[in-house]
Amino acid sequence: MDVKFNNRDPVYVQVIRHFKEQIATGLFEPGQEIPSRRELANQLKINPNTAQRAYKEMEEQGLIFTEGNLPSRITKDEQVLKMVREELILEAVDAFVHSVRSINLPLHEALTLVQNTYERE
Amino acid sequence: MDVKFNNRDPVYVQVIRHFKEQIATGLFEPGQEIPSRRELANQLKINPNTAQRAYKEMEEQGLIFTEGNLPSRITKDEQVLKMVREELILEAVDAFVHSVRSINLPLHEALTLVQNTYERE
DNA sequence: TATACTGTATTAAGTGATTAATACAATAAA
DNA sequence: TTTATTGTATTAATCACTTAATACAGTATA
Repeated sequence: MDVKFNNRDPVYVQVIRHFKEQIATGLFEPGQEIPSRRELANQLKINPNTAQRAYKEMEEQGLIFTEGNLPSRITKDEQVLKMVREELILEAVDAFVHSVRSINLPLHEALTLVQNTYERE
Repeated sequence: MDVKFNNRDPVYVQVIRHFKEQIATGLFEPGQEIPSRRELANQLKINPNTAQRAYKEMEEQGLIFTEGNLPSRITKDEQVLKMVREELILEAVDAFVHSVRSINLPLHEALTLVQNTYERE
């Protein structure tokens, strides 16, 4: 568990983003335990309340669930896990296409640039 | 002059972004007059100080210049104008490639999705 | 000349989001 | 039965951004 933070977005948003990327990549098993709020806060050097904020939102979104005072877990609903990946993809593509349009960058140039950038390193 | 604001980013940042997109698209002549702070504020329904904040940063970045108390103008340095476009392109491509990598999306899938999304509408 | 524009600067207040401090109840384990 | 760890809730403090209220000097225009 390691996240590099930027200063633009709220920390709790970046934490959620990180979990979603892990889910989208299939690094979490359905039902898998995740670190406690305090443990995550320690690992990432953030405030426990910030971790709680992130987990609370993830729970509201159905990404994780909590039974009693047991450690929270990744949802067992594989449909939800699948949707996370598709949402991230959709967001990335939409944002890129929007940018490309806003500056009148021809499609083939955009595609070429993506390809070249992707391939180097 | 028409900007649709989101609630995530500071207004003055979005104003700068808008001007950069105009420049990148070639909608501004080098040396062209731009609206006064007060006029822009009226058009966009924002506070004059917010407009001033945006212009001040653009001036610091060399995008616009001001002589005496005359209306500010787009820089005459065409090299700078060219760089604006390239920076926006670079940012967009980098962000997209980064997203694609973070979720292990195969390159050809990414390219196909961009193409399809671009073509519809 | 007077009026209405420019740009610029200072200071203060307000607002919402974010983070922080702290406490409490429940459960598991030593 | 303690002790430590869990999740949760409440309240306070902090911070960036925005807005606001003015003021001043220079310039164009009526």
